[in-house]
Amino acid sequence: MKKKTYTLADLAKKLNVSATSISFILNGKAEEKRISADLKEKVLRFVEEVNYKPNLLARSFRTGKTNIIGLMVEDISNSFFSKLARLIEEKANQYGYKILYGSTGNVPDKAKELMQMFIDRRLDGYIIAPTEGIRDEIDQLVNSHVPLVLFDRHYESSQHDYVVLDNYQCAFNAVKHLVDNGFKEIGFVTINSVQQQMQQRLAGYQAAIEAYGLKPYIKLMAYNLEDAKKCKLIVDFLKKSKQLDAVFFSTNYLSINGLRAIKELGLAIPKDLGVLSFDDHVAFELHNPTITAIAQPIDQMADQLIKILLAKLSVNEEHLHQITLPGTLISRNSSLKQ
Amino acid sequence: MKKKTYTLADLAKKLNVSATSISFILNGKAEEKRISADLKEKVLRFVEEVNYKPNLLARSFRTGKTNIIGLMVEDISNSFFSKLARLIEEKANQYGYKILYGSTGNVPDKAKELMQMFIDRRLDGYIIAPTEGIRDEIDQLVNSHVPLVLFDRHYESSQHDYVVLDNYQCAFNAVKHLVDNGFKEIGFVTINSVQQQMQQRLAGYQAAIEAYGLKPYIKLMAYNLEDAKKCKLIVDFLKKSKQLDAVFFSTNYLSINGLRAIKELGLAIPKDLGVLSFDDHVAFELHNPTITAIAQPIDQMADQLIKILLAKLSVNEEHLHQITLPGTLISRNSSLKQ
DNA sequence: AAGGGTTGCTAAAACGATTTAGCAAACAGG
DNA sequence: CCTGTTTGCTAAATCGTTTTAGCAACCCTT
Repeated sequence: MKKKTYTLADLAKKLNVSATSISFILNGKAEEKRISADLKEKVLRFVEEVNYKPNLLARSFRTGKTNIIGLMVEDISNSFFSKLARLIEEKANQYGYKILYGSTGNVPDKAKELMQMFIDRRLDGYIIAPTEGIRDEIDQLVNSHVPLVLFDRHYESSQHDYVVLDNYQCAFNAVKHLVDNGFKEIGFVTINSVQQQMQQRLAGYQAAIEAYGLKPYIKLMAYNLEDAKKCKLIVDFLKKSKQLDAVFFSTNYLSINGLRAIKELGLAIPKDLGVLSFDDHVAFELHNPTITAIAQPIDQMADQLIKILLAKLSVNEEHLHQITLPGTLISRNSSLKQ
Repeated sequence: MKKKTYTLADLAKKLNVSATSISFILNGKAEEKRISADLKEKVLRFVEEVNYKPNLLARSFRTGKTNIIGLMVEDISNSFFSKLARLIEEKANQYGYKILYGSTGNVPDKAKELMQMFIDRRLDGYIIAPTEGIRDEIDQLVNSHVPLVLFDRHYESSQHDYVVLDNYQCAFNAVKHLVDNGFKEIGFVTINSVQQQMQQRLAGYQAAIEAYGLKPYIKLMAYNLEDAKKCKLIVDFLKKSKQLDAVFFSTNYLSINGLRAIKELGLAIPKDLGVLSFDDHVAFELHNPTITAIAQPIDQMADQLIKILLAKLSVNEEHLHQITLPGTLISRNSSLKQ
């Protein structure tokens, strides 16, 4: 039952053929390198027979190509990222690429460490949701012409490829939607972060509040708090701001904790409080009442990301792709006054 | 700005020291190999100065160690798997391992392909939720003494390490819980699968139904249907089985579609129909009423998986670990008759 | 029959680390 | 002073591919 693992040299000896020829044949360069059809067939048959599999470590070492794409997300257990991961994985697989992933948890040191690992391993390309503090590593990659696409957020005024949501417009529209439905005192619960997407969401909220002559109510909190703590902070915020007639949460995990908080306070949605979530979640559709949300076009994002990356991987395209996709406001009951 | 990437040979030349010595020093074998403290310091300083990073491809090729663990799940976008993935990733990182992942979508060919890829890449270890039809590949790994732990399901009567849930007992307890709460006509909606965990859940349901002298109502459906189709099938099933006073769903995604179906039919939970889900989900806690579920001990699973794998990776332990963990029934309102 | 082109193949170098085997100098013991 | 051991280091082999450079044989063409 002990199966021998053949090397090219083994095959060469057995077949009385040079390793070179076998390599050419296996890499589809038979005609190009003028290997006779006879030899080609002989080699292929034997390779099939002994089930020879080239050592990919050796191949990667020699060619410098790993056929691995590094995927750095904020948190693979967040449904937004895991759904995107699934789609990216699928498409990458179709082109022979595998995915090495890592979650940053929005911790710059962790992100830095991950980036360095990726770089050390000389992966073929990268799809990255950057945190603060890793701009140097990103630039290092860009400068060394390694295919790289950022997503979810990017660095302003930089020459990186990216695919992001139009966070500003989405947030603006969310507030508009609430206003159109009769809400006037609209709070915003968000993460205290300098990341571009969060800044844009905040800016969109603020712009809309100003445009409609409303008063802003903003609750910032740290990202790395436990759910229970986030829930507690939202409870406090809602208690302190009795005048609010609607809340807009800037991410799905904030909305989820917000719903917990609202339940705890015994508030009726949307009678006592309208609710709108940035980022959709299966729980929002099942909730009673259903929760209005801004859905990100995850499919399109995955499509664009992989398309851009593959273009850079195959033809080493240098053209800059900076794509901003529109979101979709899915109007459900939580934002419709009765 | 063009940064040279150094090789060991470059360093050796610059420092007038052999590559051997540098290698020894960088791998912490300075004393063992009797390198003088002077030389060690000189080398370390220079390495630091030019920020030398060894080429991990070369190292992996030479040592045969990749420091990568292959993680094969059913679907990374399912919260059970993505949460587990996050925990595994975290612990693996602590020990210097990275994760290469793949989703099978329960498609044997896809699983086979993934396994082959993993094997070809000579990863250091594997954590795998196997599908049907890849027993040969699994055995191939086991026979070649590559560290491997299965999870979520395993092959009966086999010499593999695994960490699974006590699916049978959990399913039995779920039915018992419903019976204890006054339900008598309990349906079971599950996936038509020969996979061990699904068989056990079904067996647990059947055993309990028999133990309590009840009538079984079983709805089987294919895994690879769209959500809408699954929902439709559940609607049909519920329509056809008016006598049911409770339904037990065998996975979280079935429960979610079940809740959609129940909403569509306008049934009140638990008055018209009690509901219990195998596998918890954040949506169940937020749902109104809250949905009773069997929670898998994801933390413990991740702990055990990585503990077993690391033991095999470091000391090449041969002892067989076959762990069955208990689940927790989280009693919520959907299973309490009013 | 000489020169040039094509055909069919291969030897050897290369990738960049780790590891084995061993050399020269210094030291110690009698 | 000679022998044997320890100290401190290194040359060269090695991992298994891919790729470069080129050789020998054959076929034309004139």
